[in-house]
Amino acid sequence: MTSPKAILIAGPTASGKSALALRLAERMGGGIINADSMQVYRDFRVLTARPTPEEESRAPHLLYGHVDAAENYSAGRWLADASRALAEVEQAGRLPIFAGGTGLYFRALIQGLSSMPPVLEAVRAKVRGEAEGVAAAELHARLAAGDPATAARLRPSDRQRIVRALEIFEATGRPLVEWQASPGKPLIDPADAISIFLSVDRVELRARIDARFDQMLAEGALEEARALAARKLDPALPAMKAHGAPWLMQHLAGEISLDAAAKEAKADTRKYAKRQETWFRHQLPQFRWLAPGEALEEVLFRRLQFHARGLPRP
RNA sequence: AGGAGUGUAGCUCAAUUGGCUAGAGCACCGGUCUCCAAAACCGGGGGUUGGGGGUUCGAGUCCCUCCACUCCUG
Repeated sequence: MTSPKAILIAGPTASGKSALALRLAERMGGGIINADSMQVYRDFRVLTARPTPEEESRAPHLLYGHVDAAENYSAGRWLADASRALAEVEQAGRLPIFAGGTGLYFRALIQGLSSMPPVLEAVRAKVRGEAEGVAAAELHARLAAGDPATAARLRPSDRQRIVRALEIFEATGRPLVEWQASPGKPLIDPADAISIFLSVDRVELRARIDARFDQMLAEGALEEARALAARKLDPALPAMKAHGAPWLMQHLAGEISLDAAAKEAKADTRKYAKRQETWFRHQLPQFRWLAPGEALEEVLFRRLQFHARGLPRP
């Protein structure tokens, strides 16, 4: 590549993405842009392992905690936000460093999302209301009646995607697969970026996840859950599904012990880490799998320095 | 030591009066993925039913014996 225009740091949860991004940003004059679907929520800092105010002060951090938990954030909204954040970092003359664990966001970043009209809240509410209490297979049959092409690509058990397809069909009169056929506009060309996936041994990663959740509890994760529970938001909102949140709220309601909640939270996080690996391995093979550590930092730093001086790669 | 009870997958448990290839949840492993993605969904490997012997066409199930663990009594 020519001079890299951005660094993309992905990896499973608890692999050290944020720390690496921060050190690179400090040394290179970078601006960090969040690519994590949960760290966008204001209500959780500890529970989503968002950088601390002290860490945020050491380099520009964008798209962290800028969304209220009551909102239905999405990959589409993130991409729009990321577009503005990228321009902001570039205008400041800084190197954009995207860091996060959400595979879909990274894919949107480097492949774009098909253009699709936003579904009006009224339509969304109507479709959801009609779907309530109805079996997924029945919803799939309803979809097949009007939009057989999309229905054929969805499992009858995949309620979430079926409802999404129903929404789009209801709102636009066109099948979801037709909209998806239009090419997306990438924000970043992967050829102009250094894309790495921090790879940590399973056993080691599990230990890190466990230790980190205990640390979160020590730093006030329970208080964050208490505050969110007090807002009595719709449990179906994305933010309400942050790892640990449902279990901690159950504990606060007196339904389970704190130990049990912690155990479940860790289990959820562990399963998620596995799904992240599967996603990047198959969906985004352009990411290079590398072990975190000082060696990696030095390699990246030196490579970037040479580019910055316009010298050939060593 | 005597009495009673329990041994089934890594864990917790199922399995009709003895009757199809001993099942399920969790765990573990793998996969799908275009606007809820920390989501939603799909698949897989795993057992000498504590060991051995016996009865029976057929035993996780009944009988004998040994082993392990638990409880009670001394």
